[in-house]
Amino acid sequence: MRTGSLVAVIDLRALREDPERLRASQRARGEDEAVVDRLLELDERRRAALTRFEQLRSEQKSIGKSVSKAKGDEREQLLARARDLAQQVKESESEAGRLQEELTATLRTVPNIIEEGTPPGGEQDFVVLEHVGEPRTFDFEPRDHLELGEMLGAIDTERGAKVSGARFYYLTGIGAQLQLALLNLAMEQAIDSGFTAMYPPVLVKPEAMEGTGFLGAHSAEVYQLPQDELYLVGTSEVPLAAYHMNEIIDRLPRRYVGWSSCFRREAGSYGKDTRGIIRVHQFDKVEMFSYCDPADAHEEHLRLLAWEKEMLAKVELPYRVIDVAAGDLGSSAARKYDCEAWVPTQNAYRELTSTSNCTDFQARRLAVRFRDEGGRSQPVATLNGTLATTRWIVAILENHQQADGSVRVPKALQRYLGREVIEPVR
RNA sequence: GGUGGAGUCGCCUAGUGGCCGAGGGCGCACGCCUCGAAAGCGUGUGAUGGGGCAACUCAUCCGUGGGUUCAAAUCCCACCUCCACCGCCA
Repeated sequence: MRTGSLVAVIDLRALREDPERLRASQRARGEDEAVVDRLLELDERRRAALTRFEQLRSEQKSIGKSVSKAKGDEREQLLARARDLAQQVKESESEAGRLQEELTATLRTVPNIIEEGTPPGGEQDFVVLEHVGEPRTFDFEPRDHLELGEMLGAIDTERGAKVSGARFYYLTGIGAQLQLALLNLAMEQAIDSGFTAMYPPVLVKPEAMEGTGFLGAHSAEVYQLPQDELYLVGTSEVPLAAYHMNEIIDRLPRRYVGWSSCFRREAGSYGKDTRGIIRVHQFDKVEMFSYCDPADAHEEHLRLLAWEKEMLAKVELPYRVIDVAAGDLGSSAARKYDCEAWVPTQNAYRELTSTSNCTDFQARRLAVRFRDEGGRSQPVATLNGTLATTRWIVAILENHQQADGSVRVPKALQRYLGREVIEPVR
């Protein structure tokens, strides 16, 4: 039995010292508060069982040593005692193991403790931090992204559905080029900011999925390949976080920028955003991912947000930044900022980027550590900031459209597309 | 997909049931020596959890998970990964 590594999932020592912190976090998220008491009780019972096991095991070892030296009657007596002890060791071991499992299972249901200052409440309770740019006023009736995409020969959802089903699409011609341009622009910006470029696997093992917190409440969102015990990732956050799984990192921070396809089942979103490519099963994403000292995590989070804002400025979109409320965070995030761009035909702001501070939540599950000044290994903090190209294409087409259906290309993208305007093909 | 080989404390390696509480070498750290360095010599050298102000101490970890046994790095079973060859194939 592994008595050590099993329960590092949350900081139990901190929980024992200050259970109120978790209780307050659960309250702000609208989650179960009583789980705190169950955890404390289970932890205590587990510790007692573990102590008993360790004592018995210690005795068993010392008897075992005598057995090998003893002869005749003495040996027989020792063997009898050893047999008895072996039975007890087995029992106490399975008892400790059982409690360990129960504790781990309970811990898995508990989301990360929110950062101080996170607005309490649910999806509607976000706080707007700032507005950047003005939503444009049109002197003509703006077309939505799908109509534009079809006029420009950029998006083909009909054939996407023919070949793969609902919520699938083709990016065609200039649409595919626009996607590549966005990916390149984002990758280049991140690389220039010191990130290491990564092309990660998108099929991962259960422990990678589990460790990043995607097999909890939202496991229905995940495509599974049971024959091979693999999962398709919904974000490259998963392989980037698991990259340093079971490692002690020698220097921090580590910054990676990954480009990958992402896959989501979109279970439970029937009827939501069915038109166009706002909500789809497969899309490409650039993901910034940082491993850092937990003491620097808040600063790093603001840096990721700043990099996302820089990208938004480059494509010349009006947007707002929101501080996502506790109940809408997802299990691994302690705090999350979204940048939402104005989508004219929806008369609404829609998420284009999202950055989360996961503190040590993922690092504990994945055993990613660093050495603190005292030389002790501690879990790192992980943060991510993400940019999905489909949403960006929607916002760019709609915001930069002109009366004749053509679309102005933002300056930063012109060198990739080789033109200043995308003209309709029909 | 098939056959064979291998996985031991950063790296290499010893280890075929109790003397393994894992030995040796390299590397690394510290000390001695030196004007300084190299060489040489000596000491130390992982992870996780628990107990102690502390020196220290207890348990767990030899790819992973089971099993046999009073006792497993060592025996048995399954799996994973890597290497080699064969087959098939974008």
